[in-house]
Amino acid sequence: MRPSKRDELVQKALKVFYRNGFHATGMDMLVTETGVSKTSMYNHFRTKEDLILAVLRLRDEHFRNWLYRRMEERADTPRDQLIAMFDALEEWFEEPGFRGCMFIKASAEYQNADHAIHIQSAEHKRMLQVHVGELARKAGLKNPDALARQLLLLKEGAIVTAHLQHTQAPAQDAKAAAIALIELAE
Amino acid sequence: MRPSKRDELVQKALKVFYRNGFHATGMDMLVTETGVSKTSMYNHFRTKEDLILAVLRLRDEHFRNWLYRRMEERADTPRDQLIAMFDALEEWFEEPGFRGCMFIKASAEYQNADHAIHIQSAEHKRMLQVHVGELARKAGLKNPDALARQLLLLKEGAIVTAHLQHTQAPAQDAKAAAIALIELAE
DNA sequence: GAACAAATGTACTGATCTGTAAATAAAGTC
DNA sequence: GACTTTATTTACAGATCAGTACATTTGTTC
Repeated sequence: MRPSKRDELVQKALKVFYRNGFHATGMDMLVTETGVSKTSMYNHFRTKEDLILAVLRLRDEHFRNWLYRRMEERADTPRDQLIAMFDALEEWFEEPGFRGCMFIKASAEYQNADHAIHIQSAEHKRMLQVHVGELARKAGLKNPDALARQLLLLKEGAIVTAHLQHTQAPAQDAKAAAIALIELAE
Repeated sequence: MRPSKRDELVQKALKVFYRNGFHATGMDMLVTETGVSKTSMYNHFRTKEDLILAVLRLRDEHFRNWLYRRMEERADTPRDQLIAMFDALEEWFEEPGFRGCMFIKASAEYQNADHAIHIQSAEHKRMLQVHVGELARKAGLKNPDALARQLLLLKEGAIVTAHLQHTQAPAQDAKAAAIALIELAE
């Protein structure tokens, strides 16, 4: 398997879109920022939208892999892994290039419910819900799916707030709330 | 006081920006959708950015007035008003034109920390925090400011999730979590 | 080295972007 | 009725938008 120009393009495009937004990033900017020629881009992706969808697929893979791995590295039991999710979030918020959640931003720019980009963003959140729900079930907590939804509300709220106010503090606020909710479900 | 074309323009522009996004909405679209001539627009607002800032000011005024009023109408005590916030949110989510939080979307499209649009969006959230913190204090709850931050994380998470998944369910998930957190702080 | 695929540079299309110019039409105020 | 303000229409400037055409170069495989 070659790492291929295509993958390279998607990786670099991800960075530009994440930093600069979707509508605000033109194909010409991608040409200069990625070093990939425009003809090559349109050879790999029929439209800008197709490229964005590929970028979101990569982001989904990277982000979920990273989050799940950090949760496992930080804690042994499912219960503690749920709590560790918020410490992982804090790590993310502290990164210099942190700019919020790419899927929230994608759905903010492509609002229509039946738009492919919107649908794919929702799918990312759905997979998180499944995983966190599984953990809550393994931890033997009451109403695991409802608890997972609540923990993810805290997560989304923390991401949005950390981005808006440029502070990692929401991670610990969310963690404290999460601990309280988990203890009530034991 | 004249209601003036200017106010009319801002009101109508709000609807178009909210429905369609900021970058995706061109000044020409605003001309056709608002019926206000382009020359008039640029007579009232030097740039598109100035118009957006005026739109956000109006949105901030409308939204906070509406939310605070609904919380007071739905409950008598500060404690119950905090809980009623999530019922008010559910009302909002059920509206046909619901498209998420305008300030989250604005900060998603104008990401730079020192951008006027980003700053103004953050200010909206800060004022909500002050108000909710005051309510928690009046309710005699422990750590009122920390509790307010947690309740607002639930609120932001619920808004984002309701928009992404096209369901009002997150309002009740958030409400249940909020009740638990409030009871722990009594 | 021939053959083929992949990537390139350059130049272009037609549409749309923000913002402006100029001349005109309503409107109320003195 | 003259004057000022506000809004209008129409046309435009210059940049940028997504996407394409075409001829050329690079790299791999046989």
